[in-house]
Amino acid sequence: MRVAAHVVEARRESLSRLLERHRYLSVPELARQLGVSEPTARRDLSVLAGQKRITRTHGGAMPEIEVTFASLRERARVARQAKARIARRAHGFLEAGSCCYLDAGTTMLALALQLRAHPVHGITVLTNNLAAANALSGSDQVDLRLTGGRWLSRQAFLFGPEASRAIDLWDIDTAFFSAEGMDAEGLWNTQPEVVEMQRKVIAKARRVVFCIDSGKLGHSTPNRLTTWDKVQHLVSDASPSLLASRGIPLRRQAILSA
Amino acid sequence: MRVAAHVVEARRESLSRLLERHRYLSVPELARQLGVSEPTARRDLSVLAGQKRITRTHGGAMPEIEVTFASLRERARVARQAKARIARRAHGFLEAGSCCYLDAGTTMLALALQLRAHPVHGITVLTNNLAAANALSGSDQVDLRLTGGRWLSRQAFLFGPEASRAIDLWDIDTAFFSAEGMDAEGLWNTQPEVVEMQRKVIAKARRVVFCIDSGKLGHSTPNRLTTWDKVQHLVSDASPSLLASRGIPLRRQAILSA
DNA sequence: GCGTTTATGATTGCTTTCGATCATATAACG
DNA sequence: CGTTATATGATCGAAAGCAATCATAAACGC
Repeated sequence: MRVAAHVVEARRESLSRLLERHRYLSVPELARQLGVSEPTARRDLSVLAGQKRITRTHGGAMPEIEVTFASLRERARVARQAKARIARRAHGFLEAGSCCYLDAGTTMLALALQLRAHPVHGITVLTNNLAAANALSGSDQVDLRLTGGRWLSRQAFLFGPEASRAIDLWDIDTAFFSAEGMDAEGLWNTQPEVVEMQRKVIAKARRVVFCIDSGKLGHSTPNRLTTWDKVQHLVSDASPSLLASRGIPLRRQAILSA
Repeated sequence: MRVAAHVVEARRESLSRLLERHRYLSVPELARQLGVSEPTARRDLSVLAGQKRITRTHGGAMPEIEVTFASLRERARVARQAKARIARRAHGFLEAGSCCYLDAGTTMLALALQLRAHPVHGITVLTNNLAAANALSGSDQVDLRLTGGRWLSRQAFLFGPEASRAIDLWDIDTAFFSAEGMDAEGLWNTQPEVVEMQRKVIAKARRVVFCIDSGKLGHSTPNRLTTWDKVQHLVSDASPSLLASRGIPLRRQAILSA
């Protein structure tokens, strides 16, 4: 019999969360936990797999990306595919032997996962992003460095005098950033702590690459972290013409479409 | 036909690494990548699964659950239950409102998991152990701080001037340590970097708690990290009488049996 | 070197999983 | 309130995965 739409959606949500918690569940187990028949569980899985929110396997399923960080889980869901595409394009900026900075946020996590899947020899990655660090911690091709500091679990990043000092100490060739919003005036974030840190890195880095999905276009928040003149490259799923029409003052060559 | 033993071992190693990279692979895919038939791939999987190095699923396999850090995976296997028991007992030393230091190693990971399962209100945890940090990163009861520094993936800990400075900066009420060996003379570790860091913390901490399973009793390695007079408490699955018979010069009250 | 051991690939029968189809009951909609 | 749309569970044939067996050829032990 038919069931209310919100019930179905809620069940799929909890299915998704179940998978993130257990990393893998079989179809019978899943059906049992959700209180539905196996065919229904299969259908749910098929829908979620179609949305690329999970990965199907024979006899079960697993989460699409590994987000063990609760505060990132929500954010990792929005614009998932755009972020993955952006990460694939941004990967080209990762040069062998260089030192890169990875910002906080799920887009940067996507980039870290991309780097894990396609290692770049002799690269150094400095980050305050624990999830990204986690992803890269197993790679012996990557020289991984953490900024240290206090873990702000809400914002999911490391912050404090330790973190700042790490920025002072290390050379940064290419700095990768995300942001919560972008408009004609520049790039924006909500949290002042995040912005403070980002500004410091931008001042230090030889090259600044912003990775932002189109959903953030035209969105501004309390703190501007930089104006566009400091930005060498923008990787986005928004087309150059769309960006131009919204007043983003970047040369066409500086924009990489994902 | 038969194949040299080292070839088999190498293939299983690379199978294990393949799974870590891809997080999941089907049997046919695995067989293709390894250049063997499906039955052989299945046999390899069965062996690795028997060693708890991977997790089998229907039609494929994935890396062993819970330990996402490759270098810890091996070590997490030995004395698993002893470590869990030790962690449960050591949990009693975690005081509300105090600042604790968690050392590198799988025993400390076990303690972190214990803390995650049974949160202690208003506790601050400082660590150079990324796996432990990972475990605690979601808890809003724990004020988590990382030392920062370079990630030594082999030893699975953060090291460098950043890390040392973090020790200088923060007060430490209780420091929890593991070690590779203990005997009548004191506690031992192989890596000089690890020892350097541990000594620094011991000098700073108000209270020092060592958590060591009995398998490490009587084992000494190149670097002594401390003598017993600096140690306030030892948590171990070895009985006090056994420890005494091996010449461990600790008062009975300082030993907590797990 | 020679005999033994054993890792491998092919084959076979069995089990599990999957996708499609279908009747049904209930939510959604006018 | 009546009609339509659709989510569900059951069933069934097809496909895939698996464990076991077996012949073989190469590595290992003496």
